[in-house]
Amino acid sequence: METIETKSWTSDMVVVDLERAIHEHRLPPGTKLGEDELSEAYGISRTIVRAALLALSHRHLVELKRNRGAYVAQPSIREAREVFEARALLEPRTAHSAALRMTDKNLALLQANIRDEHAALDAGESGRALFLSGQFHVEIARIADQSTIEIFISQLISRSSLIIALYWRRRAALCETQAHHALLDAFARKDGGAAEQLMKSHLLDLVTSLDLRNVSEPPTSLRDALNR
Amino acid sequence: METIETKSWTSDMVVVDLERAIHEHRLPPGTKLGEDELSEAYGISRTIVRAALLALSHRHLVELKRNRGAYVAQPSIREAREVFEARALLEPRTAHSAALRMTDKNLALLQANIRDEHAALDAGESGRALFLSGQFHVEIARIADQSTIEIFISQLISRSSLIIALYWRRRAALCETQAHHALLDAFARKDGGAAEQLMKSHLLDLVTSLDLRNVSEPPTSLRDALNR
DNA sequence: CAACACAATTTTGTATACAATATTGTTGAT
DNA sequence: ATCAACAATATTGTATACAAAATTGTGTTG
Repeated sequence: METIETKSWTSDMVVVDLERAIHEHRLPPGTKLGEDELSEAYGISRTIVRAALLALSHRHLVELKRNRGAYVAQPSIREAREVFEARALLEPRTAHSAALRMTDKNLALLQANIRDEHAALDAGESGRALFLSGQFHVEIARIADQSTIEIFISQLISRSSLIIALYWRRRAALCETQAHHALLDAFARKDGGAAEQLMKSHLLDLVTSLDLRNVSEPPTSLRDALNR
Repeated sequence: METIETKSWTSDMVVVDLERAIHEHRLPPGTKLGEDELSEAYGISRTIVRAALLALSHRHLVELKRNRGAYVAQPSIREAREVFEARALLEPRTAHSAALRMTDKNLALLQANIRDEHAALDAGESGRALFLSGQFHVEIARIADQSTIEIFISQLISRSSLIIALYWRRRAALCETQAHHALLDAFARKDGGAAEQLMKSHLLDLVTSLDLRNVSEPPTSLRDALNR
């Protein structure tokens, strides 16, 4: 990390910055986020860092261990299943609403997103591609004009990124954009039912591309998994 | 508020305490939560109070205005609609799952909840009754064994309490327990479909008992609604 | 007396100092 | 050499001091 002195970072800005770094797998699950380290990196006091870490813990992206520090969260298999069950409840119907409200401008936004994701993949920036892939889902909630649900979905998407980091099986990344293309078509036709159905199976596809068998919980973080 | 010196309050404890006070309408929407005031009331430093207020703001129960302080949130009509739309997506299917997993022990828990709510109503403790009524919904999510969804629902329930404080129309409080009784029956029969349907109409009932007409946004908080 | 400017006060925002706790390192006895 | 006890170090938890901002109060001027 590098110190950027040009502007002073607010707590919210740090949250966004860290959330994106986590989402793009630049900060893998289990990474320790020391307060001094961060405060020096951003050129701010620990007070602000602390507020940011607290916010991230409320979004389940960071785990705070009392007197032990903050770590990038490592969702359990259990939690992974729950996250996708929640997405299954929220996203299909939200996609339905979005389809009915779709405008040319919003359609163009989604198209641009897919284009950028392709570009990122071609440039080898897989982290950025993953982030954009998630943004596609958030954008749909925004188009559905449901900010409360949008916030929930945004949280679930970020957590999904951690889940992917831990449990991804397939290497085929294009299945993603394929599904997004199909959704785009349904949106273009303002076909709510189709969008809902496509989103449902897209999410199902995602889960099945994960390795969520109960065996072999990855003890990524050293002693933590052994001692207690 | 009174200072309690017997034990030192942690941030989490303060969050729970304030959340419950808000949920029970002891702290109505718009109430200013001054940091000094709270730190003195709980006998802790502003640092802890600040962390608690930050947590509550992330749950949308408290609104933080920069350099102006913390206030118990006043959900807009727009936000109120969104909250119940989110509940409509989450709760019916969750009730379905809960019904299928229902055990005698859990059934007894729900029964006790309804009983306590009745008792609270008879004792004139309408705030406590409202809290218990919300807990009924949270308990269902817990029984469904979906902690992620449970957290979402718990948030939405708390916010619903604020919405009720602002927009409640009917005075009939027993419609509530009536619906809960019906749900209990479905749970006892492990009838998922019925539970899902009952929850759906229960939520619809709740919304229609609110006054969410766009006219007359209540300018409860003085100058705030006028100046900016 | 109304309106404005400016001072005083209050309240929040941030940094830092210190305390508490956990971790690591060292010494010494067996 | 192994282990335990204890010291040293590092990191987080909390309180407080100070800075910044907003609010309130006061007085001057027209």
